[in-house]
Amino acid sequence: MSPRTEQQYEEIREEKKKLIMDTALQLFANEGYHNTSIDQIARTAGISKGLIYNYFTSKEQLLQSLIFSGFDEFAQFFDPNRDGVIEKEELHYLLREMFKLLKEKMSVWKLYFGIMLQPQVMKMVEKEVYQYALPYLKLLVDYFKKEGKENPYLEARFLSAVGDGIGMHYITDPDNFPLEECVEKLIALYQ
Amino acid sequence: MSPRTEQQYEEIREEKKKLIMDTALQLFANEGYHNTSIDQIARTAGISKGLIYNYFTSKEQLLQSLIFSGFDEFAQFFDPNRDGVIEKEELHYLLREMFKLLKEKMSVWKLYFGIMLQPQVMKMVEKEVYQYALPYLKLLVDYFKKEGKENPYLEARFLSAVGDGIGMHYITDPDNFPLEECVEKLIALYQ
Amino acid sequence: MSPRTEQQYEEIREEKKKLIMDTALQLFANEGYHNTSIDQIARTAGISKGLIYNYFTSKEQLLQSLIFSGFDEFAQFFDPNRDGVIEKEELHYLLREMFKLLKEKMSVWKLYFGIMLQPQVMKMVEKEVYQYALPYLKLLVDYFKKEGKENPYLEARFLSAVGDGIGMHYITDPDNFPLEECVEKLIALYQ
Amino acid sequence: MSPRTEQQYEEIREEKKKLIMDTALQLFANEGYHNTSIDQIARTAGISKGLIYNYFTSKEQLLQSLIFSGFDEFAQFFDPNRDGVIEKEELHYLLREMFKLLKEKMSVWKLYFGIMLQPQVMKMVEKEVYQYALPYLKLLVDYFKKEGKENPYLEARFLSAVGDGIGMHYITDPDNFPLEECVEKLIALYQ
DNA sequence: AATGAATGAGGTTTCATTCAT
DNA sequence: TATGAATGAAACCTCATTCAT
Repeated sequence: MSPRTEQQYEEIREEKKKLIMDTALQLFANEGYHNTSIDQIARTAGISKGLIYNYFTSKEQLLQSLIFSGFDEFAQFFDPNRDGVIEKEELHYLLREMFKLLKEKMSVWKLYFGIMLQPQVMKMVEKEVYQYALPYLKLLVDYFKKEGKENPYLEARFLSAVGDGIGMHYITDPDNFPLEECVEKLIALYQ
Repeated sequence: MSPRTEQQYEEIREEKKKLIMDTALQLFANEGYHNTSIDQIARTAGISKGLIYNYFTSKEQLLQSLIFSGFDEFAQFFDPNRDGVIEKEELHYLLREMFKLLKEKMSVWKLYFGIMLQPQVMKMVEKEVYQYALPYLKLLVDYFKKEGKENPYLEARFLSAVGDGIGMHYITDPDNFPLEECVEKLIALYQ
Repeated sequence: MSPRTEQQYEEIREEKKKLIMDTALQLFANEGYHNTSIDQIARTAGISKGLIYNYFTSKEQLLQSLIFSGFDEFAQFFDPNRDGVIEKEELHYLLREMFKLLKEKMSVWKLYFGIMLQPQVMKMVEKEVYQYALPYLKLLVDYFKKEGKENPYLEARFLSAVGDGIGMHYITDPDNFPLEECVEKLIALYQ
Repeated sequence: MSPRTEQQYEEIREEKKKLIMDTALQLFANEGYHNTSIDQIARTAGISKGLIYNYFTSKEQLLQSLIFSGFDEFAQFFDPNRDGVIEKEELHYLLREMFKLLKEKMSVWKLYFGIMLQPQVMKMVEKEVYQYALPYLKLLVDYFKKEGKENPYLEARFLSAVGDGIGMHYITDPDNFPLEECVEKLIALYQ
């Protein structure tokens, strides 16, 4: 009966929010956004449907939160805004680490790829995606410029595309796709 | 005795089926499968909802038909079963032609990519997808074997992944993505 | 190209009508009225949906026709209006013949029983059913009156009910229900 | 933490479920299963369509629930598994009580008879029906065996059929059918 | 903060019936 | 007479969201 402190409440809130997001991420990634009902999320998380609406205003906003949270987590690992330039070794390191992260957090990436190709979902987050992606693209452009490439923008977009292709194939067929070897092949292109 | 000849009926059927499929393809590709209702397809095509069910047993089967029809169309262009082996020049030609086709038939590919990453939709067509994809993979494996590569399977999967990555990025951002240059860069890797 | 005579047309009409009714009877009896579609009847009969509407104005009217036709067929066997009175031997004979007919034309009776218990279908044919049933009831009432029974109406309704009960159980479980013995037991009650 | 106690929820659920089942029973019995829409049930019960699906997974399952619930209610009155044997007086008592129940709960029986004769509905519940019916049949068989009848099984099936016949005729024409007298006539056969 | 009963809009699907040919 | 493509009303069902408690 003792009233909880403001901080205790805050902790509960954070915990519950995380629980909901984790559950939703797994389900969205594995079953698909449209094939996952709020009810299913609630049941899987062991909470009530209503509670989800205490933390998220809608299913759509829950999805957005997941996407942005995924981006944030990613950004924490690879902050493209540190000093602005990277060396060749750093690029290799970044690529390897990225794909390591991909492997560890496959759900996020499943969701990410699934979402990116879903037209109407894409529209929802389009603007923010570009906001997030731009600094990384710029980082690459700068790198290739520094490397003396003729068309750094082209190089950057090519690398991004290739990276996503490898990621996508791994996500689609994680059991057979030779991820590590492909990554090394990719890195080898940028010696 | 029959008021229209068998052939007349056949023509009507072919025409209507095509109309429905074309309409559905555009809508599925641009709005997403789940965000396109049968009613919307019917209205767009200028027909009744019921008629769609004269031609397809369900929305799902309509989607399947679209996917397989897309595959078939693709397969008509690039039959991997011709003689079984391709030369370097043929590979280059194939890659260029494929991406030309990608550009022309963007809707199909939007659908294809969207589908591949949608877990529950993928399940629907998984088996067939592999049936279709296998000969192409084999073609590439054989090519790289002939080229004396150490790990032809790896090479084949790498190329597929890279190709899909480029395709995906083009589809996602057709206005800005430098498709032709990327394709040439890709081809340059296989000189 | 030779024009058919009026009579030939009439023959065709009769033939087709019979075909439709026979098909519908089988399907209605075995699958249920509501579970049988006009399309299914047409396909089973090897004709077109439209043709059915040349002979019957609606599915409901087709059902009515079947019911009345069943009654008529039945009435041809057992005309209750002959001389108005029957002897004990005639009653026994009638009962045995009725159940023989039941066995032979199970479909009609399946339909009949199914229909009688379907409220809204019953409403459709209620009036006619009574018209048909009344003479038979009267025949029985007269018989029991002649036999000196205290309450002939009660006797008549009892016998009808018992007869229908046996019929119903036979129809529901034709493989196990001991029809002949039950009929003999029934007849034994009216020695 | 929960705003209503578990018990409160349970009460609400029981009440609503009963409301839905009562409403559906009346409508199914009087209008027929196929002629009663979920919407009609909802409107009659003064609730939303959706709510019905909180309690029953489908219209079919609602029907099943009704049938089994009817059986259960019936079984509570006449448990055939008590001691296994009944005396003549008990048989008379049972028959009288059964038909009293029939009169009181005509809806259930209307449904029951309607269902038994509807081919595809029967299939749904066939197995369970036999499970329910078997003990009663056995009770009768045992009774007639004890009474020294030559063919107890025949006697049991005959009595069941006759009973159903009387029930059916009463249900079909409750205003005119002389139920009590018929029941007494029936009982008189088993002195 | 938390529950889950309740809603209702909207989706897919069925099918009796029409009608141009 | 005969066809079957086409319609559209109405059915079943789902599910995001609300809200009293």
